[in-house]
Amino acid sequence: MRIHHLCDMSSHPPARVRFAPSPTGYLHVGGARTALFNWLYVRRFGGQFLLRIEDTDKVRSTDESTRAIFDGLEWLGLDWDEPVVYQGANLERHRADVKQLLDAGLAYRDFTPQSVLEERRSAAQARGEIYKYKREWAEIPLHEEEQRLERGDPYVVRFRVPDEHGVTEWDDLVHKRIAFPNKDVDDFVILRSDRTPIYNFAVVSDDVAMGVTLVMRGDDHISNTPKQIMLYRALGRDLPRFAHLPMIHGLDGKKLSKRHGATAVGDYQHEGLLPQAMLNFLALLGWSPGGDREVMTLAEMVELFSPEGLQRKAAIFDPKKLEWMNGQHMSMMPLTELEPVVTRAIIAAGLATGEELVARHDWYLQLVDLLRVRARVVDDIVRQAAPYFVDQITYDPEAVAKQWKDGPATLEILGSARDALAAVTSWDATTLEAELRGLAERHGIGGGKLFQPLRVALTGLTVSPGIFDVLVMQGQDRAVARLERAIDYLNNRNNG
RNA sequence: GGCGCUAUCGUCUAGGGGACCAGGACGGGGCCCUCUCAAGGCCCAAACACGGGUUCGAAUCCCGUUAGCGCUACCA
Repeated sequence: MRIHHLCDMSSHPPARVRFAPSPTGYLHVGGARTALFNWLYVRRFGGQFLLRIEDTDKVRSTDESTRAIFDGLEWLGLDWDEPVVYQGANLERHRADVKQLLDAGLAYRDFTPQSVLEERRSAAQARGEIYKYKREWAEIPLHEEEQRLERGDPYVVRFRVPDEHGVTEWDDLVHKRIAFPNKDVDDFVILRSDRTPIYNFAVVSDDVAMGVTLVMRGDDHISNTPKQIMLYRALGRDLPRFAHLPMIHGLDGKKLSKRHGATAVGDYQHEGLLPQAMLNFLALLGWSPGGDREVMTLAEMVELFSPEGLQRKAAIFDPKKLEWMNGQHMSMMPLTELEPVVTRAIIAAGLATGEELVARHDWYLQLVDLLRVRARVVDDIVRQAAPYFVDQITYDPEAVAKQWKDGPATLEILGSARDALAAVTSWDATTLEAELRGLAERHGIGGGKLFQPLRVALTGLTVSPGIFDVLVMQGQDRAVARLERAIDYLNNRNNG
């Protein structure tokens, strides 16, 4: 038992991990989650979190995408510990590593033209057979190879898969043991005829060079892993540990893509989501701290993280829960942390300038505090905040139709309210409540019958914080002015 | 087709042979609170894919079946 315990402790040593996206689009939520788990591992157990941009596909890679990856990671707060590695800069080492295998006889040149390979493959498919590469070039006579080399015949380099009766296996941190019979893996290409390395080779060469000791990535790479393990061994290098994370799917169970809505981390950033909420939500897609724990700060996730909680099953991305999560974080985070995010949105919406907000800082913080509990995204706060900033509110037609239905009666009650409010000498919630409830009683109506029309007059809307809070936040002058205007509006309507 | 991975409420998940006629959360429905909307509280509906084993006992271990996904490229 005690030994068991010790094993558990030592099974999560510090590690060098990496996140290795290709810069061919934006930062995808799936990628962000992979980055998060790598980052969490290192912050929890020690080590370094590295970033490698796999830009070997020069056609599809763009600087803009690279920028988007940095921006997304920075927004989320997933910082990397060493300078970014660009795979494209390592071409010479990739070639040198291929050369090493060639010299050792662990790889060989294949002079079969690409077109011939393609023909064979499609012919096999047409016959309903499985195409399998035949090792026809594995043992060519030296003189023939030299001859062709001299002639400048194009060739690819293939890895000579060893021990065809053997099995390549590893203990995956999330799947336990996974094994592949060697006979099921073809002699795969490691260097193209244009002398650029194939993905599986570049990854191994780079991971070795970067000293990566734990490879944590999507489980779509499980089938690549035996190839990579063979490459490590052929190169005479120690194996890293592997952890294969489940995929993220859309609501329809299919792989997450653009048609499922926003899949870029940047989209959520611009929609007014909090990075903490995004991180929390993503963490729960494929990981659980055990028990019923759900809402967590990043620091708490670091504390709780363990590969044991990693899930094997693909998860479906549910935007509803993400929104809920964001609401939770908005309500629970320190007001001073939420404030800058809201301020940016308020300024962007043109409701106020930064100077104005600074000038009434306490008032402003109180307003944000009042609004955040009924918001799910930052924009909800902005929308609700308008009546406290603009001079002229607009009346929501539905609110008018519903709460100001009876013109004369509304006029009467709002008139009394205006008089009462104009006369109030102590503008605080307690006084206002006593005043308005008394007024309702004198008119022989329930509070709601007064508060609802009043709400429309003050905000133009049917929903708002409690009416006394609204009054306090607007101040006496503005509140009374709004009532005057509502009364004018109703008079005009009745006459017209 | 071959190989591999996976399989608990609609969704995210807890569960590690007896504490499970399966717990929490989102979403849905209802009630409470209440001046509205949220938030919050309480309640309801809702799952161990199927079939065989192993075992005194299986959501949990094993084997099949089915389904989904991945790899099977001179893509990454």
